[in-house]
Amino acid sequence: MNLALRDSPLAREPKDYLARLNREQRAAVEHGGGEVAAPLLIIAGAGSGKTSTLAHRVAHLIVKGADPRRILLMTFSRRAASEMTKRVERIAAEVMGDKAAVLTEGLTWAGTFHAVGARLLRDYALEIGLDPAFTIHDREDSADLMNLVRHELGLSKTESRFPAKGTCLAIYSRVVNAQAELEPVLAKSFPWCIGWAQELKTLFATYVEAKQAQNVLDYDDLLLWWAQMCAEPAIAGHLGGRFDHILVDEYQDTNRLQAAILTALKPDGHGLTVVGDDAQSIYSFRAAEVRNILDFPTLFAEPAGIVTLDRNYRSTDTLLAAANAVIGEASERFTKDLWTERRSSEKPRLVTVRDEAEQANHVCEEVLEERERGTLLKHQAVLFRASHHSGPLEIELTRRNIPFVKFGGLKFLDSAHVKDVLAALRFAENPRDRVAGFRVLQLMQGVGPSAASAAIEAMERALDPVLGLQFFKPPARAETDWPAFVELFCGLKGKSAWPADLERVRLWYEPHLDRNHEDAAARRADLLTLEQIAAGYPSRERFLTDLTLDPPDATSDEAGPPHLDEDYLILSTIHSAKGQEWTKVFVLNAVDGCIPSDLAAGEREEIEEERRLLYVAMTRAKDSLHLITPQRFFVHGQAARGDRHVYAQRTRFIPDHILDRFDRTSWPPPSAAAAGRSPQPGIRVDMKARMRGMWR
DNA sequence: GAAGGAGGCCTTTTT
DNA sequence: GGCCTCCTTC
Repeated sequence: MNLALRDSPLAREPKDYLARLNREQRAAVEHGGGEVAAPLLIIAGAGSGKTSTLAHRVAHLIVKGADPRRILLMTFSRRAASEMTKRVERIAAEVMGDKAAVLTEGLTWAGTFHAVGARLLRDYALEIGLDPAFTIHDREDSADLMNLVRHELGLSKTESRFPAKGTCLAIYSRVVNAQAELEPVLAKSFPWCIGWAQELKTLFATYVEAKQAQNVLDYDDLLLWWAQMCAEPAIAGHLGGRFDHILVDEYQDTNRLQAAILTALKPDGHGLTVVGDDAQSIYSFRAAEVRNILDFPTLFAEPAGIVTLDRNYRSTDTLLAAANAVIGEASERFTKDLWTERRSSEKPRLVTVRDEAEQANHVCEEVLEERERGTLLKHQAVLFRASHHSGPLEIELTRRNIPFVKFGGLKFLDSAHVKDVLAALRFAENPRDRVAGFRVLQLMQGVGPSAASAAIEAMERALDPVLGLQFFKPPARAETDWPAFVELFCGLKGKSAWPADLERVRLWYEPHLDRNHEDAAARRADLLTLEQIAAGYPSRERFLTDLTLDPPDATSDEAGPPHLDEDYLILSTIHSAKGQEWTKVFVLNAVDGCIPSDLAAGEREEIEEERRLLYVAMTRAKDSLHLITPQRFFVHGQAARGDRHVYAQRTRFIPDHILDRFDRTSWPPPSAAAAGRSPQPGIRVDMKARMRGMWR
């Protein structure tokens, strides 16, 4: 490699940048001595310095002369990827000084499987008969297309109800990602759809044809095409030869398709490092396969080296004792208990509150007290199973002017107005993308499904979509809105000016926004935020691709992302909290029905995953952990009963015999209630039930 | 015949 | 709040 610093004085053996690692971490970092070596599996328990170890390993490879451009680093999210590259830069700089920057800048192959797949597919597009201008459908777009196909095939008008679009997509996705046959997938995961196997096959075949005709790929395609491309020996050899080292983080949450890609890239496993923790596997609903990590040691001709990191640097011993007890109840487990030298006298707390409103109050007061003691808001986090569980808390935080940022759940990009604007851009980028065209055309007054289809077909028939559009005669009622759209589309099809294209779309879109939405003002603000985000991307294509694959995952109460210097509380789903840590952590709704979710309370495996979910939540905390159990909580419209309160039990994952690991309290404390802090009398009456009872 | 409004139904986790 | 179906209006 031409960046070799091997012989320069800068590459002098560092004194002791590995000295701060413990024995196991160091073994993981030095495995292979910087050379391309036998496969390596790192079992890294929660808080065991996994990110640091992986970053040190990458830095070590670079220090030892590996070409960073030939290192592929795959993480679970963009956030994890950028965190990792930053750390590698820091460590390399420590060892090599300023020159390290030149090297670490070469570390460009860091990202999610999907993002890396998209990049590689564009690189090899011509070889595999793919138009490199393909656009990528996110989950909703895919569901829309599935729906379109479903209607075309007449499956929406069947005697008994055919599965909904979301279900169809979920089935399709699982078959692809688990590399399984349709029938067993239906039997195991979608038993109520078993009777539709034949129709589903036809549906999926047509769906695949539609994607190809429209030059779009969905999330699953990014992996599937990549895997299929690797099945061609010539391409696989070339592709695998581009990378000397491949490192994969969060390996317990990869699926069979991803494992197939890895083995195709590195059939002998040489240069391959995977890191994960089977106790933290929480993505089986996405076809993640925990066997990937369990079987890794014997996957290759040469057995993999195995390093286990079980010393926890994050949490106190009392906290770990509780977390270990929770995971210890699991029916199957492979990793050992974590241990630590951080002593504490404070056990995690199980706090009983009356209802969700009190839960919100409790969190607010505790958060503020903790801040008085010197803990920044952003070092505190509130975690929950489902995105909507934080609703009452968000209201209370807003009322008290406590700033917060929420991760997970509904995203900025999922809101209708943002999708509208992106659809316009995508349609210009790829006029064959029907889902985008269908959406954007119908924004105009007087244009519905049939006019939109007709226009799209006219564009397809024409030699040039711009001409097709210009000569299309819209329905009479759409005549006022039509010329502006034609002008917009022609402009976007001309030479793309970025980010000016987005502004152009916004100006066209604003009248439609005002007409269609009551809260147009707030939505306009979002679009301005989108323009700010857009300015950070070099081109329209990169913006559309990256935004679909790695959407900004936070939403906040204010318009736009908060400034970095501001302090704000973290709200996050447990899934989105993966890999993170905070000084103080609150877990909302630690009750049966929420954790485990009653939607996942069926099969034993599902229950086990919910248990791991609670374990993941608990092990995010460094010093202090509150699990909150409202005595009753609110559920929406359950089958024919309407909204109602449900009386809740403590989560089954904390049975009586491990209760001694927790301090049990209730809030507000009785004395405070007596002092008048709680205006309610001690009795509770379900008046709604009484009213209903009058008629029964 | 097509567009668009009204009203009923449901709401996990995510690349 | 969004999705789907039904019904009214152009």
